[in-house]
Amino acid sequence: MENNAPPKPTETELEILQILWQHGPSTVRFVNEAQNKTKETGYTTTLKLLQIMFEKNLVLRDEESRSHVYRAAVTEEETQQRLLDRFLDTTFRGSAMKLVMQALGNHRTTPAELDQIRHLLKKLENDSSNADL
Amino acid sequence: MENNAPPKPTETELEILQILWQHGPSTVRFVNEAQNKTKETGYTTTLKLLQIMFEKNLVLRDEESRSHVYRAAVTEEETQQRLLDRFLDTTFRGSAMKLVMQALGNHRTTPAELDQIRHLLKKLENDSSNADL
DNA sequence: ACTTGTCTACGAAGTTAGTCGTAGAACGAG
DNA sequence: CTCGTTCTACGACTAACTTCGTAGACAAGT
Repeated sequence: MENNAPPKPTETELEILQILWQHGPSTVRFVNEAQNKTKETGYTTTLKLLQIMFEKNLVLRDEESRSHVYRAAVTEEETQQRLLDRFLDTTFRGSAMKLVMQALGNHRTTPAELDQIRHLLKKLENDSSNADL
Repeated sequence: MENNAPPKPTETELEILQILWQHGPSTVRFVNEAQNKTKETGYTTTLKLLQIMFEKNLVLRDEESRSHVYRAAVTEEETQQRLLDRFLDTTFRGSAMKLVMQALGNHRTTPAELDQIRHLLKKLENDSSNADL
C-alpha cells in the first residue's frame, strides 16, 4: 500500500510545507502555532492534514518521541518548479515570456534584483549558442 | 441577488475562459467541442459550467437566439495578473525574483524573447529613478 | 493512585468542484 | 401536425478538501 511519487499539494498543504521549509522539522504543535499567526486553525485540523500529507508522501515523520516530528519530503525548489510548470500551462498557455513580463512589470523589484536577472539573461544567451545540455 | 465582483476562476473555469479569450463569443456547443479536443466532456457539463460562471459574473451571455452566446466578462490580462499575484504569494512567498529566475531558467526562451525582457529591464530601471507612479 | 494536560488516531460532517441524467421548450423537416 | 434534434434548466451524485469532535494512550505532578 506504500506508493511513492508525491502528488501536487493542495493550497493548505502548501502552506504547511512552507512552514516546514522555513523552520525545518517540526512538531504538530509548532506547525499549528505557526499557522495560527495567519489563520485560526484547530490543533486536530493541523494534525489531520499532516497525517494525510504523510500518507501522500509529502512529508516524512520521526516517531521516536511521543510528539512526532514532521519534515518535508520534497524540496522547495522541486515543488515550486512543478507548480510553476502547471501554472504556466493553465494560466499563461505555456508562455514563460508573458508570465515574466507581467511578474516584472507589476511587482516592485529592486535594482539589485534587476541586475541579477540581467546576469541570468547573459548566461542564457551564451548557453543557447552551445549544444543543448 | 445579483452581486458583482468576479471571483477567482477554478481550474476548469479557467480552461473555458481560455477558449472564450481565444475564439471570442461562443455557443455552448462550440466551447464544448473545443474542450473535447483536450478532454472528453459531456455537453451538459459544459453547459452547467457556463451557467455557473454566468452566475459568478465570470462570463456574460446574449440570450437573443435560442443557443445563448457566451463571452468572457473579464480580460485575459486582468485575470492572469490576479492569479499571478496569488500564485506568487502562495508558492513563492511573494518573491517575484525567484519566480522569474525559475521561469527563465527552466523553459526554452528564444533570443528574441530574451531581448524583449532586456528592454523591459531597461525601462524598469529608468522608471525606478523617477517618482513612484 | 488520581487528576490534568498533551498527544495520536479515527471518523464524521460541511464545502466546493465537477460530472451527468432527465425533463421540457423550441425548432425544422417531412 | 408529428417526429427527431438541439437547446436550456435543474437536480442529484461523486470525489476531494477541510474542519473538528471524541476517544484512548501516555506522561507528569501532587
